[in-house]
Amino acid sequence: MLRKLFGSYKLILIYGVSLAVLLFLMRWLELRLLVIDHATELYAGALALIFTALGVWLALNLAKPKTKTVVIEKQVYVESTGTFERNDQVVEELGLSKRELEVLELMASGLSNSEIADKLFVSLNTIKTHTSKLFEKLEVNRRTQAIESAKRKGIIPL
Amino acid sequence: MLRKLFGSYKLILIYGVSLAVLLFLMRWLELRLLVIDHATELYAGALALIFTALGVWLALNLAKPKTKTVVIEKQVYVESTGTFERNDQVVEELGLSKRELEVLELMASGLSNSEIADKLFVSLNTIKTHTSKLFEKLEVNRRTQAIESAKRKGIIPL
DNA sequence: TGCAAAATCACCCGAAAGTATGAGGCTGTA
DNA sequence: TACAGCCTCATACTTTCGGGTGATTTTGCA
Repeated sequence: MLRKLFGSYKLILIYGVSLAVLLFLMRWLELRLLVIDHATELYAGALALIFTALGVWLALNLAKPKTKTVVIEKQVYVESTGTFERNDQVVEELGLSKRELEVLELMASGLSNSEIADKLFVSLNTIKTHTSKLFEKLEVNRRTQAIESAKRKGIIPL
Repeated sequence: MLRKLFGSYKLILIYGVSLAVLLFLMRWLELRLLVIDHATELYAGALALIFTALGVWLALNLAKPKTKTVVIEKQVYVESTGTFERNDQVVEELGLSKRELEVLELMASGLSNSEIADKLFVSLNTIKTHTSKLFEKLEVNRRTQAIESAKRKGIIPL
């Protein structure tokens, strides 16, 4: 029980030492106060306070800090589902726009930025902007990573 | 501060009552033990124990339970069906070397050339050479295409 | 042992990709 | 209508890629 509360012998040792020190202090107080009449109450009060504090400190600092609840939800891939269906849930959460999705798909098919630009009839700069935002939202910094991530998340087919 | 520690007035009340009871007990003990010579140590020891226990109890029951950091690592992927087995036939035909395959895999995982170089303990130039040859053999000219192609051909897992 | 393939590394150069910042136009909604 | 989000485009700059060429060292195998 004691063992369980304190967790280790080291802590018990600390407790013991603390106790010794306090008892010593107590004895000193005792000597001090013995000369004073009706000082017993004060003495006891001081003791009570000190040891209450000690108890609080012990419990707060030495008791096991009830660690708990580490929720790790990890998903794996899904493959071979025949037909692909986008995980709109994820798309929603990431805040990917329609245009960004288009760019992502073309990117995944191996096209360069300028090829994508041509295909979508917009400027290269526009595509660069899209890709940048895409990388931000997917928290990556290269197109290869973006593709990887997007496939794993079910945003684009494997 | 006190408020925060105890959480409510009710608990403070409980504390007060407990204290009163204990003081009463203390006084009783005092009367008991006063007649005994050198009983002060016992008295003080009892006090110490009682109040340490009180402190522990207080801290354990009244203080706000130490909520521990909850790490939620949420990532939603899906199960991968079956294990991947490389199509060695194709690898053979394309004449991909062992090293090239390694590079290809790392490339597919989204690493940059310099990252691959670090991981394989070779120079960036070496990786560039590998990737160049890889692109030749796969008949592509961008890493994204190489990855695409390799996956389609069963050289690397989807 | 000797040769071919593989692996290593270097240098140059141009192209592509990525970063940062700003800005104007369009659209749906509070 | 005003605001927010999206789409568009630009300029400027840095970094990474990819292509081309050449060279040395390892290594597997005949």
